Formats: sequence, C-alpha cells, structure tokens
Amino acid sequence: MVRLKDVAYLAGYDISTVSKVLQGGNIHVSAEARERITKAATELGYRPNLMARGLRTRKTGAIVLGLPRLDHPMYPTITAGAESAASELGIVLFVYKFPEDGAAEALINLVRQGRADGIILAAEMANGGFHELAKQSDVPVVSLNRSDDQVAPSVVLDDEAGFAAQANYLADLGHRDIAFVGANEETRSNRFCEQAFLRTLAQRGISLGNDHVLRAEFDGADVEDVVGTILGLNPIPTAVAAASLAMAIRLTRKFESKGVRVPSQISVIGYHDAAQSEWVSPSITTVSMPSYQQGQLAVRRLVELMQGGDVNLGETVCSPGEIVIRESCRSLG
Amino acid sequence: MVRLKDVAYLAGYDISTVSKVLQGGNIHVSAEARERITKAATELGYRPNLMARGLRTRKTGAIVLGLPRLDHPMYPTITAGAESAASELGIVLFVYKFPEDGAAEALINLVRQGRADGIILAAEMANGGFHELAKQSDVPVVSLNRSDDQVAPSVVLDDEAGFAAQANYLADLGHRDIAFVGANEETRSNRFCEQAFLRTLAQRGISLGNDHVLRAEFDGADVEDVVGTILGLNPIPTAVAAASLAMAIRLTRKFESKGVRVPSQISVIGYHDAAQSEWVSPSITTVSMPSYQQGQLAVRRLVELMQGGDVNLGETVCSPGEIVIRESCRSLG
DNA sequence: GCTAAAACGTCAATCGTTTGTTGAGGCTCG
DNA sequence: CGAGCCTCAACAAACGATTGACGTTTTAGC
Repeated sequence: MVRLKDVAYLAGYDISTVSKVLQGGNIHVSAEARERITKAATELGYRPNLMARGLRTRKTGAIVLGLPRLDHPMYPTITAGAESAASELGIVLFVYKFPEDGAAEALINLVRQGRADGIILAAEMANGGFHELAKQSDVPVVSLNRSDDQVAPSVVLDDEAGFAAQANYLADLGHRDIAFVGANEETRSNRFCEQAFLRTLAQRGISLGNDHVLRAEFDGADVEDVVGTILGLNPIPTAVAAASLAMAIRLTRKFESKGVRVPSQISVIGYHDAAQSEWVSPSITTVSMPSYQQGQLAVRRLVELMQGGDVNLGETVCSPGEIVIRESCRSLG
Repeated sequence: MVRLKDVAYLAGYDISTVSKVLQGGNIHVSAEARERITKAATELGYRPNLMARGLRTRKTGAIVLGLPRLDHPMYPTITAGAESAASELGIVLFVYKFPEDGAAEALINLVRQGRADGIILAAEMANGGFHELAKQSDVPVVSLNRSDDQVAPSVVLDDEAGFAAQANYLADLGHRDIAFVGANEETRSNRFCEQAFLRTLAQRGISLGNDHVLRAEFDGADVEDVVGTILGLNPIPTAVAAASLAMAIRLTRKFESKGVRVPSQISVIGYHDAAQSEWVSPSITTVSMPSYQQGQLAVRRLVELMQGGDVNLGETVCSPGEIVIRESCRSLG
C-alpha cells in the first residue's frame, strides 16, 4: 500500500506538502514541488486512505440509498439517476438493503459510525422512530415520496399531475365509465393519488361510484379478486386505471384470459413505466414518471443539506410525468 | 459523538481497558470493570468509530456486491441472499452499481481506499483488466457465474443441470421438435448452456437442426425476429426453450398475438424465475435457479477468502435448479 | 513467610491523513 | 541598508481506535 509518506520520500518533500499539493488547493507551493510531487504520486499509484482522511475530516465521501427491498420496478431507475448525480459530484453511492427489524438503527449507524455522510431513504419507515433518531444524531436524510408529513426534506414525484394525466387521458379517449384500482396500503400518499384521480375526473364531469374505486396489492397479487369485482359491475366499465404497472399488466392478462379483450372491450392504463410494459401484448399504455430525475434530485438535495446545513423541510417536486401511449387503451367513438 | 475516551472517563478506567472489554475478548479484566464499562457504554450509547478502528486494524467490516446495472431480474434475489449471509456474519453488504467506464478501477479502489474489505462481482468484466488489478492490489474477489476461466474464486449456478432439466422436461412431455433460443453474447458460459441443452436432448435421442438453435438478446429485445424465424420453420416446432425468463415471456406474448396459442399450439419454457412469471397468462413454466443461495454462498466464500487467505481458484456450485410447472407447456399425446 | 505466577490495568506507539503554526530565506520598498 | 512581507516548506498536533509491553497488585504453592 502506498502512503503519503512514500510519495513524500520519493519526491523529497514533507508529507504535509504532498498532502496539500494533492488536494489541489492553491496554497503556496513552488511549481517544481508541485510537479515532482504529482509525478511521484502517479508513479507510485498513490490512492489516499479514506479511513485516515475521514478520521481527520469527519467525511467519508459516500452516501447511502436505503431500500427496503430491491425488487420494486422503479428502484433501478431511481438508483441509476442517483448514481449519475453522485458520480458527477465525485461521491460514491452505495445501495443498502436495510433489514426488516432494527432498520432505523442500522441505517443511522451507517452514518454515525462513519461509513457514509448521509442517507436517502426510499420507504415510509413510519415505525422505529427513524426520523427522531436521525435528528438526534444529526444525520442528514432526504426521503423519497414521503409527502405525508414534513419530517425530513424530501423529493417527491408529482403524483397529483401524474394521476391527473392518467384520468385526463382516459377522459380524452371518451371513457366515462371507469374503474380505479389504487394501492391497498393506508398511506396518505396513496389516498392522495386516489383523490387526484377522482378530482380530475370530477372536473371533467365524470363521477365514479364507490364500487368503482378499488384497493389492491401494489404488486397485483390479488388481481383475481379485482378482475372479479370489475367484471361484476353492471355495466362493465370501459376502462380501468391502475396505480401501478404490475397491476396494469396483470389486469390485462387476467381480462384476456377471461375472454375480455384489451383494449377492444376494456382499456387498461398503468402508472409508472419499465421494460415490462413492452414484454406483453397488448403492450401497456402507462404514465411514465421521472424516477431517474428523482434519484438525481435526491442526491443533490442531500449534498446541499450536508454542506449548507439549512435543514429546510420541504418537498422538491419532480417534473410531471407523461403518458406513454402503447396498445392497451382505445378511443371510444 | 461518544468516544472511547468518554466511556473510559465515566467508567473510571483507561481507554485501552474499555477497548478490550468492548471487544468481548476474554482478557484479564475484573468482573466489576467489565460491568461498569459496559454499563457506561450503553448509557452513553457508544458506537465505535469505524474509520478509526479500520485505520488501525485495516478492516472495514463491509463488503461490496458490484453490479453493472440493477434491472436484471435475478439481482434482487441474489442480493437478498447475500444480505442475509452478511448480516449473519455481522458484516455490512453494500450494493454498488459500477460505472461503465473505469469500472475496474472504481471497484478495486473501493477496497484499496478502505471502503470495503472485498468484492463480489456479478458480471463478466472481461475488459479493463479487472482481475489482474485485483490480484496485483491483493483485493479479495469472488465472481458470480464466471465459469469460463479460473481467474478468481467463483460461485456458479449449476447451469449444466439446469439446462438438462429444461431439456428433459420438454422431452418428458413428449416434445421432439424443439427450438432453443440462447443468449446472443459470445461468452463461454452461454455456449456452455447451449451445449448442455443439446447434449441432454441428444441423450434422449433427439437432435436439433442448426436452424432450430437461435441466439438472441437476453432481454428479448429482438423477440420479433425470433418468432418470425421459429414460425418460418417447417414444421413449426412444438416447443421452444428460452435461456432467460424475459425471452420466454415475450415469446409467449408474441406467439399469442400472432394467433399461435400457448401452450396448445406451442409450448414455451423459460430459464430463471421471478415474480413476472405469474404476471402473464398463460403463466410461465420455467427453471428456477437458486439465486438466493448463490448470494449466500458468495458472501461466505468471500469471507473465507478474506480470513483464510488460501486463494483457491475454483467453483462453488449451487444446488441444482428445479422446474416450476405453470401453464406454458403442455404434454403431447 | 517467601517466591513465582497469575490477574488486572495503564502506557504509549501506531494506523494515514489534514491543517494550523512556525520559521528560514529572498525580495521590495522606503 | 534594514524592516517588513511573501513564498515556500517543514513541524507537529490532532482524529479515535487497537494492542503489545509493562508494571502493579493479588493469589497460590510449598
């Protein structure tokens, strides 16, 4: 392992001088020293020991994206965005799948113990007193999609606009008898999405009966029931809007396997976009949300937070999403 | 921040004693000291500073799972397995999506600079001289599914058995006219899979013409061409085996959208399993490989490597996979 | 009761950086 | 010509932990 000391010896200077030169600051060092030192450093392949540096500076140069699991279809995109922003800023981004129990402790300790400088949290994390712990330990945190309460700075998708777009698209196609399949989990964010969808339809003069507003598993595990309920409606709606992509795909398949053709008999639209939209036929029309941007913004916000320190609780809202028109919706009339 | 010093002060002992007690070793310390020290430590909420510790011990207690991207359907499972093994061993697992350029450097530096103790690499990484660099910098590496050359210890799926199972399953169902859609990429591992499949069929007295062995994108991007080719065969095969799950799903959808029913007219079987198998109907019969176990074994192997130091290049082979019977294959006769 | 050994804890060096302070030499300017 | 200012580089003190060496005290053995 090459140490500062080795570079100093080879270049013939003191290690403190070497350190200063390698930091690139504009301190008073002769051109000759600068040159000999950088030459020696590259020659030896010097790489600073980040534990030593961190011990001194109390910085690690790393941040963590904490996820509860990795199989959510949007996480890869968020991560890719975060990664790009992080490497632009010269810091490394680690993804950490936190354990189910003791998640709060585990995450906070990452920073307290000097493995990272800050955390981006992509989960609700209601339990475990995470945010109190973070505040108390002075750990910088940015949360994703946590619009319910202002407990930490957050970066949120514009779900209001997203679900409005979804509703408007169906209305534009002439649908008036529509079912909505929202998410089961009782979070404010989920209820908010539902409301945004319904409000937009209402503005277009379309109102949905309570039996047209369903709630189901995010991953579509209970698609069978949902399809049963929808096909039990009289008349059968002409369109179904789902709050996830998985649900939209599974609805489409399930309808078809029951002999209800998509989109000729019923239109289906999803929310969020991923490669899987194209895996099936009809391919899925859906609302593509800027998850990549969300990842980027989260990193930038976190870095600001770590530098400036102005803990401004408040949301950064991403660009609105956009409808990706594929094959699963048809125009009436 | 609570330091060893603070605990020592509160307990009334020297920091070295505190250090020794907190390590839990059975060194000579009175019961009283032990008690007062642990009490003081918990009271203050002491958490060791890992940078200071690491500086001294040259260990970080973290390992990295390096991935080229996160959207591969098997990565979540591998990661979950790795995570479970890591937390059992009391070490932290970070997932790191390495950049396209300079991947080798970026990964190796993670260890050289003291961010982690070792690397699990889930990619071929042929370019960039990764393994030479690793050897030269003495960085412990375990690779996944790298069966082509013995350049690092590796943990591999038993693809020979997996593809044999796939072939046998189709043969058992009575299929004799079969097409195989392998992976495009020219890696030894891909060719090996192809061979395993063909060899098994041959053992059952079934031989495939060259025009029945296709190669395509792993993610099924060129499914259109593949389906065209297959439907152009005369006679049309009764079954298609795909080397990925994405391809199997997309083949199924594409066949159906062209009016060829699965499985009544043609059977489709995939390789690997994930939630998406159930998203579609017919749901996909496929070979489920033990990716979770692979993640676990990789971590354990890496830890052995870091401790024992016997750099035993060689493969650890996971359990054989198993056929998950769903709806996309039918029995002939 | 004396010696040897074991038990208990402290000292101090060390890991590799960063960074404020110090000081030697050269230059400018009055 | 000397005071003062720059420039350049070295010195040295941290950062927080680990760990072997060492020095006490206590215990045990005969």
